[in-house]
Amino acid sequence: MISGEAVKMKKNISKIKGIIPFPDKNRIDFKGPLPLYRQIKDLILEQVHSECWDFEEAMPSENELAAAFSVSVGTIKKAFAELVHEGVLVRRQGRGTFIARPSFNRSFIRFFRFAGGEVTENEIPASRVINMEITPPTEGVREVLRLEPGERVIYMKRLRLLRDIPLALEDLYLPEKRFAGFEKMDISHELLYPIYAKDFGVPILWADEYLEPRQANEEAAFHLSINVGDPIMRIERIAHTYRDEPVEYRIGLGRGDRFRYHLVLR
Amino acid sequence: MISGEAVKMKKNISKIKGIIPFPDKNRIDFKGPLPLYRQIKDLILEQVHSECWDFEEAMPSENELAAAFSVSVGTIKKAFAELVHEGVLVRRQGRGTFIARPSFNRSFIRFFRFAGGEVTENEIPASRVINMEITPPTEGVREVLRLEPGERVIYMKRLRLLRDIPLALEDLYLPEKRFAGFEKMDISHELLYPIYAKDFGVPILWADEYLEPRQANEEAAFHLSINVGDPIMRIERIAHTYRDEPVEYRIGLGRGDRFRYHLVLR
DNA sequence: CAGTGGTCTAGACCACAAG
DNA sequence: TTGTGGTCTAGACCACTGG
Repeated sequence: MISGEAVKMKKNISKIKGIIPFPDKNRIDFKGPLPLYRQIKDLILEQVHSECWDFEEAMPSENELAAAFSVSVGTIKKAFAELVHEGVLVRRQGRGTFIARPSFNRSFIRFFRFAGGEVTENEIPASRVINMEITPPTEGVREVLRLEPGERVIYMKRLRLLRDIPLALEDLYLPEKRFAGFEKMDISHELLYPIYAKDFGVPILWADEYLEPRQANEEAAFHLSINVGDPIMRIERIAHTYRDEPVEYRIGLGRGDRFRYHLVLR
Repeated sequence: MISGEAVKMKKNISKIKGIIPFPDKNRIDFKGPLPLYRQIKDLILEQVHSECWDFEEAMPSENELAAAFSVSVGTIKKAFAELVHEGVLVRRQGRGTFIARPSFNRSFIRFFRFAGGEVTENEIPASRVINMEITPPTEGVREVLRLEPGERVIYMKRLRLLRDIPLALEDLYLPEKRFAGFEKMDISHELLYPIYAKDFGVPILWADEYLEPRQANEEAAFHLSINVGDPIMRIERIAHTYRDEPVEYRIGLGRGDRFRYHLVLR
């Protein structure tokens, strides 16, 4: 499933093992206007986001941190509580406090519906790779991914299918720097975001998405088995990792007759 | 702007004024497995959602509630804190705790872009009402709005424009029961959700939205000044108020060349 | 069993708003 | 000045986990 090259890449990722080191106690300002729990929260957040921690990594306990910072346990509790609310940490009674598994549970598939109208969940869409190459980026891609001059991208064109029915045609751009070796992997039956996280240490934390109605051009019509001019949904996505850095750019063209995008506004 | 009829409706809305009454102290179970702060939170939530409170309504203070429930102030703080996180309450230092203004800041307009690509914010789109009538609902509308047999709906078809450019054609359905008098109002330069809240006591709290790419039919093409077959975005929205009750159903058809839907996935 | 987080108390002191 | 919420402390007791 993963080539030898890719496995080697995986080992090169520097993950800090064991317990997360204590933040620097001396950086706490007891007299300033910023509350203690806020300062402590920021210090922890800085540590968590500055490195590629393994998910499920253990934090020091409440008592340890309280002692280290010379504050009350309640103050640590409050800092932790906010980080839990923000999805950064997870607390488990009797066990400890851990770094939350970055979850991004928008599977591409949940936006599709089938003829009957039923939404298909839990089904893994298959991918048929049409093109995969390493290439200099176009100006637009360079800007979106904030690439240095000379940096190249891994470019993939693939068709996504469910039950052998083509659903969407996708162009995908990844910075070569972060994803070297990706082009040699077999991703035909895998979801990409778990691969980014597991094999390249790049969890996807959030994404911008732009939707526009369009009509199929010749290429899209051919691959999606529809007619030129049929309605399609153009989905542009910019996915981000730690520090809001963009790491993936995709442009999908979804079959209009099978596409239904559902969202909840709050 | 508002007809006499509509003003009369407004006065009929029963809003509880002054300070929110204390929840029933006797409903607290000090021995059960459910934490005290959780029980108190649920009681408050029940009160807030059961009636049409004015926004900005004052809650009893921490000390008063702590005394009323015979619990510590910290317990009340924790209950309040969670409700603040959920957007139900707002706390203001030195003043008190208040019911949060139900905010639903998705203005229709923010999803459009203009030729240059600039997004237009803060501009109020105009409406041109094409049809407005009170009618028995179709089966589909009846189901979506969960209407009793015999209940009628206010049906409106309108064109939405920005800078005199038609952007979207909209069908809108409201239950006559809640919105009696709406059909006599002039809504050509107003946003609807503030009207629902202010004049009918029905704040919109959240909405389901479904997007599909389509091609313009004759009617849409005519009103949107495009050609039959041009791409359009079909936007179906079901808007909800307290207790997740659906109170508005709209089906919009947006001009494809001016429509760009942006969302952030987390 | 020892150690973890979860709940709860009863205080203290502060910053802020309003009369 | 009074009352509000915001922060912080130093405890207590509990429920859960793991060895």
